[in-house]
Amino acid sequence: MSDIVEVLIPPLAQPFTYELSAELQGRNLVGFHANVPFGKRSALGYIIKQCPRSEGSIPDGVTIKQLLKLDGSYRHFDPQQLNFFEWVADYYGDTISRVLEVAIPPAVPQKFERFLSLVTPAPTPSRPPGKLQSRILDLLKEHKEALPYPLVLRTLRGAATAVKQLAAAGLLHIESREFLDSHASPLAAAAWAKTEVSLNPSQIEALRQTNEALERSQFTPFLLHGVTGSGKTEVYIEAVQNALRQQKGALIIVPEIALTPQLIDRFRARLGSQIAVLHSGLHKRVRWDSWRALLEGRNCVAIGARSAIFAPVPRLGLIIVDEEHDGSYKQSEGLRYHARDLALVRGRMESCPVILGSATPSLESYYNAMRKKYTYLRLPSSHSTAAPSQLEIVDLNLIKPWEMKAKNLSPRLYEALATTVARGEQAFILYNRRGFATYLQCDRCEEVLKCPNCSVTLTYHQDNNALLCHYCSYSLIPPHFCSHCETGADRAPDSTKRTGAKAKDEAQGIYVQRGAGTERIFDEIKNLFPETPIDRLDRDTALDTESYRRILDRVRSGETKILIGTQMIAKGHDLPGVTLVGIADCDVGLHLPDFRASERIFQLLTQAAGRAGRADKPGTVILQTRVPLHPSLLKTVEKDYEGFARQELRSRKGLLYPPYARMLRVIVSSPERTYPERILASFKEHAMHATTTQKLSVSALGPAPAQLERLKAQWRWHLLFKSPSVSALHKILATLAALKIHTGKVRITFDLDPQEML
DNA sequence: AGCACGCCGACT
DNA sequence: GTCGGCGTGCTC
Repeated sequence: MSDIVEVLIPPLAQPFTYELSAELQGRNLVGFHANVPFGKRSALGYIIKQCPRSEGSIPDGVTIKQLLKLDGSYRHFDPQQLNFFEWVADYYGDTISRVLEVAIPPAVPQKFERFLSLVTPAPTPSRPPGKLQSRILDLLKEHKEALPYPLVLRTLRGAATAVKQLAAAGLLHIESREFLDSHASPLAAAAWAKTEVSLNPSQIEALRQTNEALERSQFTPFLLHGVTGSGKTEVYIEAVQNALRQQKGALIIVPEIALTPQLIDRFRARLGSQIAVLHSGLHKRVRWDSWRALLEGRNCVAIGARSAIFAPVPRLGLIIVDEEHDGSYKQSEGLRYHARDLALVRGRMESCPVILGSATPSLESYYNAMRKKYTYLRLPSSHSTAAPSQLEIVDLNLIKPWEMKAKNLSPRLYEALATTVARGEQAFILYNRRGFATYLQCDRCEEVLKCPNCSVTLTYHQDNNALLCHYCSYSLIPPHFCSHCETGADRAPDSTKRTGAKAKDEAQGIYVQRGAGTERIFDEIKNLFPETPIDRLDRDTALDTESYRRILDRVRSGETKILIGTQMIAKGHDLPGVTLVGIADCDVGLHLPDFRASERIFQLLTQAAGRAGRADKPGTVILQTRVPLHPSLLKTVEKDYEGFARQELRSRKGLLYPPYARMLRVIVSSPERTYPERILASFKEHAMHATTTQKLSVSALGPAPAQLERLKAQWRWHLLFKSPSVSALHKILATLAALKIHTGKVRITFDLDPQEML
């Protein structure tokens, strides 16, 4: 009996059935990409099911077509992964099709290259090989495997003729083979050094516990709580080695920003070249080759950002999520999955331990650890030799404007910078906002320049003399005079004074800069320390990994003495200890209408503070603020994570926010101003109806205009559901998704476990 | 998602 | 009179 297959053509939700052509019969093709005839065209799809043709297996009233050819000769996923993909689709109320889209890297056409190998046994050469010829032969002997011709040419300059001669003499074999990314530098694999590391008792205890779960192949979640420098990475590496010793694979997830060449080198140095690196920012070929290396079992350790949670690690025995509290684990567009949450799901499905590591655990994870759902592992600081860093608050309310050294620099921070620089040490200044000025405002009518597409102000960037929208990238050349004054002059507070003014420029206000950004702070410090090498690290200066690396290299080499930056300087792994960390304004982001604002500030400040101090020198941290009594700030200064968590959990419990409730956020956007509210109002009605008939414990908040009511020229409203049970939220989601909205101009987004509320 | 079919407005 | 707008429906 011939086989039929079900093919999923992203982004279409339902699968289509095809019959296998005679040549393709007899193979299991689940996981392959296929080019199928589809209407009047052809389409690419994934084969997700294969079964013998039988009565019920073909849908009524359709004549099935033949699947003629596969796209490429490689499987794109392991059939066993489908369980996980299905789970993810169900959980987030999305389709498997969309899961496959984000999970599987796009295939890259195979690349062929000429490979050189030794002919064995080596025939006796008619005459002794020349100097270059011998070096070619030696290189090949050294590596045992065939080497790509271009690589040999790069290693030994001018070897082309010598290669030809060797081949003609029958000593060398040249053949065309598929070129994989791992072939690009087989020489680097040799640099695998086995370093002896001594572990402290807490690390040993953490490893003992994780290893036990590993050996039993049992799903066990761990929360590894340890401050910066407590040796979490050592625990990860040792744990992975334990997995490898048991012939098991491992998966390491790190925040996007941490996935630097330095981090990868660190893992490679200890675990060898068997690591596949998955990174959407990488070249397509590298990404696809890494994926394939895992599928084919050539590599069994994967390291990558968010989307690596889908990696086809063979015999998966261990999952590690570093900096588990990091917000970048939640995808904020499309399939809104959370890689840390999925790590736990996958760990359960594959029966393996999952290690969540952080210096400032998310309250969700900490809560689970306190309730003994996770095994709590604490790593104390191992920098016991150095004095702990000193944290000070500078209350900006107590300083008169004329006492400030610069608009954003208190005398205390200035003095600390001066001594640090004088000692030849380094300082970081954190200011978590890009640009030069937050917005421009007319001095006459007080009009603020806003983005025409979004409900935010335009940020002034001095570097490129532009007003920029940070959400839609709208840009404008900064005007000098207010054009609003002409029409709205009656609103000007001092219009009476100016009545009678005839000249146009007198009737118009002048724009003044309000608020600051990293560019501005850079300027202020540069003016005060004109001789000191200063640099800036933010999304505008670190446009790509290359410029990011260059900036960090200058810090590491000691060339840069003061580095000013956004949260990038707090979150960037692999940053050296400096002796002074100044937080120019702790209050940025504090007043956002988001229940996680306090938690984020605490995490950011604690991480930034953790950058101060090296093993040999204690560090100083200076926090400038206008809210000196804010709990996030006080607990940061007291270095009291537990205290902060207790306080914050208490307030979350009172308001029924996570981890005490689950949330579903429904966002509706439309170019039509009135649509979102109307649709959400009807959604709420339907949801409340479902709540009563199905006896669900769900409460609804809203609908309300989103914080960013306008975004990219769309009007946005949202509706929030809270419930102690996630399955109740699933029912609401399904109910609402089933309502067919017959307007083409709206976009409806369901966000389960939302992280951002903007 | 494409691509076709189909029914109403302004204009080479 | 056509060209073309996007609503609706279908693709194994």
